[in-house]
Amino acid sequence: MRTVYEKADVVPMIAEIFRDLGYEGTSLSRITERTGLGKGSLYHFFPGGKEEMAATVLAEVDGWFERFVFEPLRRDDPAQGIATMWAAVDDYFRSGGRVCLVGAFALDETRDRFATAIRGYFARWIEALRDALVRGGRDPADAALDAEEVVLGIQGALVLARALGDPAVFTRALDRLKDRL
Amino acid sequence: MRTVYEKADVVPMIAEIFRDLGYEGTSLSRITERTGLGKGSLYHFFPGGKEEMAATVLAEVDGWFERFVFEPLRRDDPAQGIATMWAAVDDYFRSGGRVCLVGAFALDETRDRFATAIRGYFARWIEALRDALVRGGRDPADAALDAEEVVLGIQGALVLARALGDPAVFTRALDRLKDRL
DNA sequence: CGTTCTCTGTACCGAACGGTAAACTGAAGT
DNA sequence: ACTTCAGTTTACCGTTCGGTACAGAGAACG
Repeated sequence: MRTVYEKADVVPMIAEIFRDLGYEGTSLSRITERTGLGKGSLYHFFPGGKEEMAATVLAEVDGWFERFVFEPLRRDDPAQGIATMWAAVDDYFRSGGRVCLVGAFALDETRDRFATAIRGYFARWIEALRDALVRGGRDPADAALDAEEVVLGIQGALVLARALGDPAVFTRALDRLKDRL
Repeated sequence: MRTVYEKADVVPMIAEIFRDLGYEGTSLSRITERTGLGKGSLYHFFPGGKEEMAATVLAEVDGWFERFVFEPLRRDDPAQGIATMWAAVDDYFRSGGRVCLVGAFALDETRDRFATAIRGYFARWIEALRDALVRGGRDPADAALDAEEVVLGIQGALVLARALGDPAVFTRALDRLKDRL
């Protein structure tokens, strides 16, 4: 029996592993056991090894947010774009049951390895949200602070929800942030 | 030449390593090179190995917050206790230049290993702050949400400050939270 | 059929991992 | 002086790490 994968099937599985275990906690053997792929296949898809796997995963996460969060914020009318963002965020983070890969990578020395990808993700999120708020009539200086506060609040809510083992913390925080905008 | 340490000198050094590298990223060899202690000394102080080192470090961080944040919140008059908290937090996290060990441990599977310590740290913080707010006259239901929001906001600010490489994010967030209470 | 190309399985490498054992050093206690 | 004991040093253990090499499987195409 021989199961054949394509790279596109593999990336989300690996993403979930990095999300659960962090960069250093993720070993090739954990990846092989959770994906069913041998090292040969893994290195066929990712010649750069573990670092390329993580970089690809980061790019995929970034792509998802770009398409379902940042772009709607830029393109749609402000209220609509922001509503899309709330729904997408709640969905993506499974209402607090899932953690942010990019945020997790940011906390330890893994950040240095992927600094530009990590910075870019958050910077574009904040910028897109700020611009939407400004287009919606908010004072530019306030909008910048509000956007920062929303993104930071989401990250903090994920940390706290997981620390307390209580996803409801995330839902509550999201509601509060929603009300404030 | 023979340098002799006491355990009390060693714990803060190890704490800083775990903070920088995370649990999985911290190896005994990194600890020996950054502390100057050989494995023998390390295992003399911590017979339980790496896990006991991390547990000790968590307990020390918890002790610090208990003494300089949670206790003042419970003991002092509310406004004073909260003021002490802001100063201690800003000081401890080096105005955004340092990350929260407990929050970092919470994000990956390391949380499972130290679940009760991690949950306890955040639960006691939120509880102490909530009670101080109630004693200060805030409606109990609002106080609970506000306390949660403050602790979560601090964690999020640390994540975002480090992700963007900009400690000012932390300072700004702290000011905002301060104003809101 | 034969070739080509993508993907897989397995065996292997040196290095680093967490951890152990035991001999040693030096100061304090008697 | 002799013991005791906290702390150090060094060598070593088995395992796992990330990474490599390479033969083989199987569909696609001529």
